Amino acid sequence: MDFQEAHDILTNHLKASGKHRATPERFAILDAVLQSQGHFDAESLYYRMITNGVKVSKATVYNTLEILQDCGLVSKYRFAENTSRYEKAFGRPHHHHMICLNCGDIIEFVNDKIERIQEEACNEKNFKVQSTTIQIFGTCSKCTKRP
Amino acid sequence: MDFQEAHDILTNHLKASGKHRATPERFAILDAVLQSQGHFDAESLYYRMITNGVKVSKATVYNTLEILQDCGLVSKYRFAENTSRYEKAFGRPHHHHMICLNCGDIIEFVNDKIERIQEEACNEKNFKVQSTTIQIFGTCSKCTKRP
DNA sequence: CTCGGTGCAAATGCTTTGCAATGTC
DNA sequence: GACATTGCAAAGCATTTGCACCGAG
Repeated sequence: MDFQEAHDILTNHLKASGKHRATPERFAILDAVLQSQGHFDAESLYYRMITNGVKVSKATVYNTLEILQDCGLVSKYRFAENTSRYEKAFGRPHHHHMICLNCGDIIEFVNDKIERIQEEACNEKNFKVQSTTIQIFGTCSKCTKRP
Repeated sequence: MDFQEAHDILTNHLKASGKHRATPERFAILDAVLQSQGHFDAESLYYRMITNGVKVSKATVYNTLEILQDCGLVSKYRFAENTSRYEKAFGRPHHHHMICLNCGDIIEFVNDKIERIQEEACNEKNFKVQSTTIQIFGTCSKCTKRP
């Protein structure tokens, strides 16, 4: 994980937008995201930062996650619950999710064939893709074994 | 659209559950859903019913939409916004959505190949599928033409 | 007659907002 | 300096809940 490269992406994005400023909070939040594993929500990222002695407000966390999403450093998902989940997208292949409705486990999977078919379908309809999400809800193998 | 058949599905589902009762409100909500076109949210379904002189509470609408989802008569989605969207699923093929980030238009599409590949991917991971959602975000052809 | 369901209204919890203070550019 | 950004705390808003009454089985 190359922090410097991620910082550069954010810096360029902020500059390119014309009226965004490079604040320490934004880079601190990016760092916290880069250190994260798997999926997290805004709240827990906030608490992790506070616990680590980084000063931020929740409002800034939400705001910055939005910006990080805009420049592709973070992906945002909404699974079953009422909370948005995020994950770092930097240095990771595009993937999708199987969500176990029993234990809440999230299994990631990559599939090039689907990717290609989606593209075809969009070309057919002259739809210009920006991002795609596939969510498969069901029961994971662990939960199928032990009821 | 066969109302009777849908009613039967609901009746059986309620009976099968063992402790759900067949109340007039539940069937009234099912009827309102069957009369709907495209996607709607709980609020607008509620207001449509009230306007038509059907007496229900919002709580019951939410509760019943959950039940209708359980028996496959309704599908629930969460697109970009903060509101859950529903659509009737009775007598409709399984399909997915392209969401235009510009005008909010939702384009439905069906693709058997994707369906099959998803199944394969799940078999590989011993994941028992219950439902799948594909969401493609981007710009529709209309919006691409006129900026 | 029993207990699940209904309808309010109030509560919940995630997310956004208003505003004064702050710090980039 | 100008004005975007921050940090609170308060507001918003979709959804859920608590509770007394109602009615299906």
